[in-house]
Amino acid sequence: MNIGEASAATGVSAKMIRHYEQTGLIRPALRSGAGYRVYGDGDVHDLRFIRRARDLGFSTAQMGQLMKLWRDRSRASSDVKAVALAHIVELEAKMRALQEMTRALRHLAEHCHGDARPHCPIIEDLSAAGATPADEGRKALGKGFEVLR
Amino acid sequence: MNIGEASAATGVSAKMIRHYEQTGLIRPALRSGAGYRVYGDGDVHDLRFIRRARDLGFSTAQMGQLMKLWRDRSRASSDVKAVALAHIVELEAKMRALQEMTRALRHLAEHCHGDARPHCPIIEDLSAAGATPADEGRKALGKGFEVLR
DNA sequence: CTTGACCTTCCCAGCGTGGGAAGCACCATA
DNA sequence: TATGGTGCTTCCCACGCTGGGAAGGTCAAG
Repeated sequence: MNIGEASAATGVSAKMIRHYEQTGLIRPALRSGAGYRVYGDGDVHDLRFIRRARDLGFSTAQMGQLMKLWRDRSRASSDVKAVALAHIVELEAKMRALQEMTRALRHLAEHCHGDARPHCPIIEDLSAAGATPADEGRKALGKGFEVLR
Repeated sequence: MNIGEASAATGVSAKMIRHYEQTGLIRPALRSGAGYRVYGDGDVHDLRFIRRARDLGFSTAQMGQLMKLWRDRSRASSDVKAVALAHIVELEAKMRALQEMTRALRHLAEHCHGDARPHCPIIEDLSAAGATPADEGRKALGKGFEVLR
């Protein structure tokens, strides 16, 4: 199987497959005589695993952990659960941050007439903000949020 | 006012202030004889505006729009509201995506014993994923999510 | 054999933010 | 006044994830 076929079969772009290989998340693929990467069923399985984990918002680092646990047949399910729970905690923190932002924004929008006149509480709130607002949300959305692209 | 003082007064790091200047979000600061950036009340106001908008999760592009509207005293409040509402829609899409991820993950975690044995539905789900799962979440979390760092 | 689709590697971009180096400017205290 | 510490300047690099694109080799079908 070519990288293109593997990509089509797993939903992971060829670009990303090469990237994952280069960063060590997956083993280097076998090569054909011409240097083409060759994938087998096992590799496709790995890529689907990655794809699914990515869909669940895991970071590459977390995917690495999960892959390792996956391959380790003597793993303790508590180890896997720990990774998952840690991730849930992260996701929840991000959601809370987003919720707070939405809440604030919706509140402002509700009080904005949205007509042709210039008066607008949204702009006013932004420009009249206190000295150093706590930055509640954004900091909770720490590293690993990019993953969700 | 120095860049350091402006930073302390607004909660925007000196690094980011230079960055915003370089990328055109704010006007180039005046310079002292020695080449130091010099900030006045107006600049501080601008930076606080940015800071606040950033806290609300606006992207730099959106902040640019808002700054423009802010400066335009003849703006229509509907324009501002449009930007805000568009952003709310984005935030909500992202929240939904995160919620879906959390839901799925929590479901899996609930069924994992979390003991010393290797059997674990989380790992099994990841490895048994269908051919090309719809990638519901992640794609909704499109561009502009990084902003939320 | 030509053509088009596919593969290879390599570099560059973006988002927002921070780290750090090298070198100059400034201020307070000894 | 000399000196040190702090703060400023510019410039480059990194993260995480993803895509774009160039230059060149390969393969299968017409």
